[in-house]
Amino acid sequence: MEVAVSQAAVESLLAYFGRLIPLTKEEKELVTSKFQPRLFRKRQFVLQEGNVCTHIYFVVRGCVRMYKIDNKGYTHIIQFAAENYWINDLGSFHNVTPSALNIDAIEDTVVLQISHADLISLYIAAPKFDRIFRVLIEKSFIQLQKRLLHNISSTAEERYQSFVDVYPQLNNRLSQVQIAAFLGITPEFLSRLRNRRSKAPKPPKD
Amino acid sequence: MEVAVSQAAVESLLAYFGRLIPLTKEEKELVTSKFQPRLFRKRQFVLQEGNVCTHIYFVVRGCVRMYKIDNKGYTHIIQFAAENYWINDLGSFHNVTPSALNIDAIEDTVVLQISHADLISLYIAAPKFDRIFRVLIEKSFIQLQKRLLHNISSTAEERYQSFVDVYPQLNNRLSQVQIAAFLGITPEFLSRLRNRRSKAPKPPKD
DNA sequence: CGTCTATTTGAATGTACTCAAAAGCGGTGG
DNA sequence: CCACCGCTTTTGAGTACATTCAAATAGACG
Repeated sequence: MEVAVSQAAVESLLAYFGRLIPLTKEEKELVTSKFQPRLFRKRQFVLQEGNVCTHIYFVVRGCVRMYKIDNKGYTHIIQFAAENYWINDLGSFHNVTPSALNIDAIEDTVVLQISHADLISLYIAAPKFDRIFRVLIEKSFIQLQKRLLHNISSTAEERYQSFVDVYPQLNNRLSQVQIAAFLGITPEFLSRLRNRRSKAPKPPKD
Repeated sequence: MEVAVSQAAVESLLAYFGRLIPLTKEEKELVTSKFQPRLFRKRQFVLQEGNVCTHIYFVVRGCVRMYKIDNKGYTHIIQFAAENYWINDLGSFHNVTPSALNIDAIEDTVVLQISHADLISLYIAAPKFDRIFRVLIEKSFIQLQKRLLHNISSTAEERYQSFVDVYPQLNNRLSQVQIAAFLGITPEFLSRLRNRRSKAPKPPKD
């Protein structure tokens, strides 16, 4: 039932776009023709350090992460992308340069992918997508700015609380190691934070 | 000599755009008519918390900062903008909602500003600017992502070193308090970092 | 020269990390 | 059904990084 799966995947992307700006029948067909469904198995690379990021990916089902491995071998997660999120290394994609980042699947993941060339041709065929993608990146920018602000102004505990508030689903779905690598703290310390929260909401001084 | 000053201001913006994509004479005139020069004196607000960010600003001369004041009264600087940088609260500007951020001048500053309505009309009159501003925001996004990554993966010392490398001019121009508020550390600690660097490049163990 | 602000320095404290060991938790095979 | 393996999480003790608060010093400006 490959066809059925693909159909369902595209439907979710069409619905996603429709929530931003209503699409005409022609535009929907354009989306269907330009985006290709693809399955990544758990632990499979979507993008590997040193390669050019050739596609933009829309996650239909599952979850991926984008991360950097520093010179000490530690993993730092820049972004998770679960259902209805986009992922791609914009710098590598646009400048067609090798990426310093990795993207891989945390769960079996179905994406819709579009290549650089197909994206350009999509813009030309339907300029509306020019605006759609501008709005998307603006939203991403605003989100990222909020996260940075939070990062320079809050303790690890506040950052974790904020993560739980903003992504309650992910908190259950991801291992502690992943979340710690996203927050920029050690897994051990995250464990302590969690236990602190559950055990002593506000201990009076006896 | 108001006219001369304005003329010089616009020239620097035209040169800036020209470095991205060559402009026709008509497009240059469009820029000249849509962007207005404006002087902000040192300490003057460009945007104040609670107000809508109504313009995008291009800094011709001087330096401004965008920051948030947290609930404990501490200042956290999201971005500096000196010559040939843009500043604006994108979220507030696009959604026409009150901003949680402040922008003010660190030095006497000359900007070129464009209103939301004029920006839209610029896009309509010359679609090329659609692409120009998309590229600009993409670059900003990439920069911001790098900074976030650096923030979650580096010590204060490494972050300061990176700041000095990326913005060598600003390091001399800004007070220690401002730089500390940008890096997310205390001014006292930045003082110690600086002295450490200059005094003991690598002290051997006796 | 005096005032105001910015920077430096010191001592004590708190936040988060490191390293190591123990405990929990599926799976898988005997 | 139990025993063992590999992986994640928890816990402990010691340490390093960064903050707080206070006081001293240094610059900037009228």
